[in-house]
Amino acid sequence: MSWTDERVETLKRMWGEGQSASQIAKELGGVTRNAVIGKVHRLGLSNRAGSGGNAGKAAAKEKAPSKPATPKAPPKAKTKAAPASKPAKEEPELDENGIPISAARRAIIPAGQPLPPQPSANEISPEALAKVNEVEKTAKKLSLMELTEKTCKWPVGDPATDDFWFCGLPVQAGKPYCEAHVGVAFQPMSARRDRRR
DNA sequence: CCCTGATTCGC
DNA sequence: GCGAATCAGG
Repeated sequence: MSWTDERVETLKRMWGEGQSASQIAKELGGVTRNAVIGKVHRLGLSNRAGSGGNAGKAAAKEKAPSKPATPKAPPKAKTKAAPASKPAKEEPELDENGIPISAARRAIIPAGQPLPPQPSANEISPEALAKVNEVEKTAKKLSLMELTEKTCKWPVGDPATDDFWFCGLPVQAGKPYCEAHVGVAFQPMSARRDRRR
């Protein structure tokens, strides 16, 4: 497999969406996550936050025996001839006042005591909610006893009814929830600042 | 042990 | 340019 224009495009899109390298590799097929990461770096879009120029932790660490200098110069200057076609995002994109949110509402407002971090009174970013909605469709729907240390423990539905289950998707390193639920569980305080202005 | 991304270096 | 091996870490 080679990095065709289309594959690179998919790579960029998914990486931009915050997908992990392994997920992207799986999606593309024929490549390993290493290949994806390597490509990502070569494309010059290693850091997703892009703050200042350092690539975070690993970059700061230096353990190489003989590595005098590591000049970095990714001056990519690719002028695209595509003015209007940009947003290739055909996601449902749920509005904060949309209809499909009801499902998420149920999810974040369990009713027992083993509740997860109750988002309480604050509002969750529409993006995060949309993500949760999508996740619920692909959730493993595990029972309490099926949960392990690497299954998302986000409860969905009413514990008092049959329609209750735990997400069960792969947890994000360390956290008790999957990517999507971590998103609604741990909202950066800066992120939940006023919306709509 | 599962996973994550980062870096190195032979190809 | 590519990506396996390796590293560093959650």
